[in-house]
Amino acid sequence: MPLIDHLARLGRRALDTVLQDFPRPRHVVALRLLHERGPMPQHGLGAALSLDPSNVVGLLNELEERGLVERRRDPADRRRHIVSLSAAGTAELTQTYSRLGLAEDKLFSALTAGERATLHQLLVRAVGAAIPPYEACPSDFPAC
Amino acid sequence: MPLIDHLARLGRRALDTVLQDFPRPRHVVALRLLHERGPMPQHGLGAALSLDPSNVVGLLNELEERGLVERRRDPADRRRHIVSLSAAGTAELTQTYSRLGLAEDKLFSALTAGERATLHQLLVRAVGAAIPPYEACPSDFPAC
DNA sequence: TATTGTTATACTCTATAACTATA
DNA sequence: TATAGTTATAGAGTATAACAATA
Repeated sequence: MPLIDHLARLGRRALDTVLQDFPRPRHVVALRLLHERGPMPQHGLGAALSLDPSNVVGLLNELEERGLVERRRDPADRRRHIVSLSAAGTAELTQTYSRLGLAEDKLFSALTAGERATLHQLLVRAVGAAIPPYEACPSDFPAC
Repeated sequence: MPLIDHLARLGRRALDTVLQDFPRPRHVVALRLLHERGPMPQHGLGAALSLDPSNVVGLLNELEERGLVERRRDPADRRRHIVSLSAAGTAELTQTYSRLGLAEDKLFSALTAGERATLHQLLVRAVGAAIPPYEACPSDFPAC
């Protein structure tokens, strides 16, 4: 666990050399999650990111300003905002990932392509299971 | 890379439920590095942790107050502080790791024991290679 | 009364710049 | 002049508490 913390720090520092002011790493993390899991309410996003609801607001503001995500009131529960990735958000995500390639190559220079694939797969499964299950998905957003 | 960032965040939150005010995750990361690499000057530690030298000062102060690390002037270059793990530091590290066990089990609940071992090994190699090589080790600290 | 999202605020973590001492 | 460590300070990131709207 300290190992992951350490590697994440090294990775973020490497990202700073590739990414400018936007997107920040947390933006990419959020976009990636929305891309993998589909639309979800804000509190679901916060739980999945282990991010305080008050911080989710600012994070989504920054993404929504740029048209990368959309917030819509859930008609079934008008307290909720359903957050979904826009087409521009998907494009931004893929473009960012392509830029990330260089930094990732340096960070994982010790691993073969096959080992990186194994690592990636293990991480996907770990994250997927560590994220709290999300229920109570509104009927018109089956992708949740 | 966003995946690692995400997992690291989940891990830190999980750690907060296990660790009290001390040690913080970065303390554990630093102790682990010193344990694996042996004594090194502060700037080497900062480079390996991708941490600014000014932050290294405070981090080491907190560790030194508790007797977990020692700072000694390098006789070969009196500007340098050689940082080494104390016996208490090693004990603290192992004790902390044992406490981490519970949180780690939850975080990696989706992985088998063998998969966790594979993941750990891949992470160790990735971190080891991503850390800048450290040269100019003083002769009386061969463990560098 | 409980929950979702929001705002305001404080606290932690990290980065930048200037300083001291050694080289 | 350059480097190692330190200090002071500012900025980014995150958490806590109180509030409005809805259930």
